[in-house]
Amino acid sequence: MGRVKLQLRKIENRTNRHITFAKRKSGLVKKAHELSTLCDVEIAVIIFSPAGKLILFDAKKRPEEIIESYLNLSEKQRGRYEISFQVFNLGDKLRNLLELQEIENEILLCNFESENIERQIRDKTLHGLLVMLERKRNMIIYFFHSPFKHSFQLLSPINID
Amino acid sequence: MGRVKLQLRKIENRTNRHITFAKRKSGLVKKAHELSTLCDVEIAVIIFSPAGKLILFDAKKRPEEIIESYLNLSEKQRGRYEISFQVFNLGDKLRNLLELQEIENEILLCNFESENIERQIRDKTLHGLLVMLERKRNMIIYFFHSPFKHSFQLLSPINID
DNA sequence: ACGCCTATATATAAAGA
DNA sequence: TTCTTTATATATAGGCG
Repeated sequence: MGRVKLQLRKIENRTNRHITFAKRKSGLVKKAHELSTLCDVEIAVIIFSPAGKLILFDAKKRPEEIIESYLNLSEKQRGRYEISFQVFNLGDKLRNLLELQEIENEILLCNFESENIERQIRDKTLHGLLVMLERKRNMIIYFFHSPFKHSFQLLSPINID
Repeated sequence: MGRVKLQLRKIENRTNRHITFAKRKSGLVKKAHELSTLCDVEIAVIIFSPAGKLILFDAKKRPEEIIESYLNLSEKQRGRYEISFQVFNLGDKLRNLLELQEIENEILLCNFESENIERQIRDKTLHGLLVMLERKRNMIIYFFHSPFKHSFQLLSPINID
């Protein structure tokens, strides 16, 4: 859908791959939102970043330790906060069932107040957010460092143990 | 993206809504597959059908009873078997973690041998498949009747209780 | 990295079979 | 229903700042 027809295989050039990722991720999310609205259907799109995979399985640290070291970074080192978990059009009952209300609120906060996100993180601390989400969902939620944008991503839900 | 620009709201005409659902669902799935391949990223797209929502929250029956009544239908009444849970490009380790291997195999079987699906259902019975998947994933997986195509959909993962 | 531009590829709404 | 077809809308690759 551009100047050139792409072959359907991994884009080897790192820069181009990340540019394409950003563009197509937003395109996919938009499409999901449209389908959700037009057809009154509930959709979740979950994107697991390469970073998440790496850290989850190769890191010697436990998630808590990863979060701890994230909190020890300076604000500048932390980069922008990014949430990669998107939920569209979840009905009240299903939302309650999944106990996602609180998370959705956090996502909305992040989306609409992204300028203040660093302050939010200071106020609550990532750890506090994590604990809250964990309690609400009875699920373990991890934050991972992303190679894209040098930012953190929230990958969920991964139900471990 | 058609002859006419659609407004972003629920399509009220039932037939048109279902046609659009079928088209856009396949489009979304294709996009997710492309993004997954091009950028080497793991993606899950989970579509909760309206039928699933209805039966989950409004039915007096327990899921087992719903499955039981499904099994009591004649083969013609059952219609074609459909799985709406799609996973793209899950790495081996992540796949093992989520214990999705068995499910993926089932999905592949269903996709590539859809002509034989009725026989497969006879051989294993939906109940047997359900139990197997439940054991493998430590998750509860439900089958729901879909208003679309008068077929059944596998909605997962919904982690209940 | 991020946004804007433009040419091109792709998706799809409506209609026809 | 379930295909095609076709006109049009949309997505996006590559460039530039």
